[in-house]
Amino acid sequence: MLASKLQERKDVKTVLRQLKSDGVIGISVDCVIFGFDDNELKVLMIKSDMEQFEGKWSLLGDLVHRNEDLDEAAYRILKERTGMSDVYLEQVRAFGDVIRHPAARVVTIAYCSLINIRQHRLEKHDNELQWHKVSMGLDMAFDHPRILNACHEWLQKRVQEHPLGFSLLPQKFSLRELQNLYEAILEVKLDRRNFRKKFFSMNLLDDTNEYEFDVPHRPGKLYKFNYEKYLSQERRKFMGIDF
Amino acid sequence: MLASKLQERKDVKTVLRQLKSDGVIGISVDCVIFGFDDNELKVLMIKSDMEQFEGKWSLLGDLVHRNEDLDEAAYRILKERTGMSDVYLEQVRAFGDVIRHPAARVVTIAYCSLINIRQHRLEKHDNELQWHKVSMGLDMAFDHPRILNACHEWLQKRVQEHPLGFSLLPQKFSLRELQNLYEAILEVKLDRRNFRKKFFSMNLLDDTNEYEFDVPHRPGKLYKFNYEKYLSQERRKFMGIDF
DNA sequence: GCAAAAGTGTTGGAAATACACCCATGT
DNA sequence: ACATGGGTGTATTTCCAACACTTTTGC
Repeated sequence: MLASKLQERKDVKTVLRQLKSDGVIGISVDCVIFGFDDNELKVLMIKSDMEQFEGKWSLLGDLVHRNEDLDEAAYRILKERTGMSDVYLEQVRAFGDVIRHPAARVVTIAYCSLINIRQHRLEKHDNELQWHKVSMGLDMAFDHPRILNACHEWLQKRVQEHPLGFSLLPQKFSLRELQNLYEAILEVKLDRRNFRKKFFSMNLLDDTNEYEFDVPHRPGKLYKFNYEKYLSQERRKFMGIDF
Repeated sequence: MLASKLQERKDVKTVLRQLKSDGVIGISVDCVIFGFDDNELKVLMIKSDMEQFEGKWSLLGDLVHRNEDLDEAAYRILKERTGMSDVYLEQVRAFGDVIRHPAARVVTIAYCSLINIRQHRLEKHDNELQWHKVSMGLDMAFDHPRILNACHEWLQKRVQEHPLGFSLLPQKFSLRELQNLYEAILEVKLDRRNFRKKFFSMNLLDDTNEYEFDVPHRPGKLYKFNYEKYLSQERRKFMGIDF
């Protein structure tokens, strides 16, 4: 396992060297994998492979293979690095400044992924793979601070127009957990009653008739997200210029 | 001029051949340039250079040079193909399916650009460069239908959260023109009185005290968009989950 | 009984919608 | 005079924001 990892790294370096000498541009994918735990928005990072970035943290990235689509590359990287599949994943945008990679010209496509930290225990720990608070100013390699920031902003927008957030929660969750999630992502405080009203009125949650347990206070009801209900609903029609 | 164009094409093909033989992935930028004329949303297209796509229409694209940022490449392509600069331009996303380019593996980054058709008369007409209705089902090369579609959807969203639309209008415009623009982009009908109320209440328009002329009806007042007013305004705060 | 969070309704204001008539201009 | 779009106001509804007390559980 470790051997194959090292092998892989070597290949990357070889390819990078080749790209550099050819004067050709490389393409990579970087996965920004968000999780939610302890009422904090987290992101998965590894210790950088590159000598120039020794000790710095890096997003999960790799060069795109010639025979795989960008999305496939993103799923592959996710799988290789974390052992996870069946997670939410969406492209955010490309980052392609000339100077962003020290070894060669590499354009990277950033992908956002949302996973449930508890459900998908980390199976691998290569390169000190671990969760970090998004808010904490990590010492990062490349232009990864910028990429992480762009992905966080993307998430803030996206989570308000599409029900992504549930991917970050356990299948059954209390409304308090859901609200904590939104507060963590959006970095705002929300009114509890209005928040509940809002989500109940959207008619997307199924009551499980189960309750929290082992909590040192009155246990809350647990709900499940019903994606079919979401799909079958009329999408809000346009207008209301919003600037 | 024509000679240099041909020269350029040859270079592209050479590079593509090189990329193919190397098994390396190429990077291009495709510009989706929207305009607004005759109350229709238009897009700039050229006749494709590629033999495989003879007779088909193509977005304005080119390989990214090794020493230029992606944004720079987009501005360059715009300038080379249309002679225009100082236009609105923003990255949308990358398209990187394995099979999207017949000659080689090429990942393309799509950019949206908005220009005022009347103000920037087309200075060049290489490859039959011309405006086409977005709604009209053109016979397009590559995966350009998909890219155009994604960019149109991007525009529909973006124009409602940021005042881009003014880039498509003359400096001085009537409210009717503004409304026609939004109706064309969003493909909806809007109520005239509510539309006016909305934009006046946003306090972004300066009254020029001028009027339309040469119109076969009562002339409308002309307004200018005031970007400073926009910047100085409080941006709407979050919340209001919107699914 | 105390701490901690669950659960619940009402009200006022703002914004969105729907809708109809008179006005200014060119022909 | 008439056709065309410019310009305006009001009533209704919907959505959002603000806000306080009672309930259930663990300790």
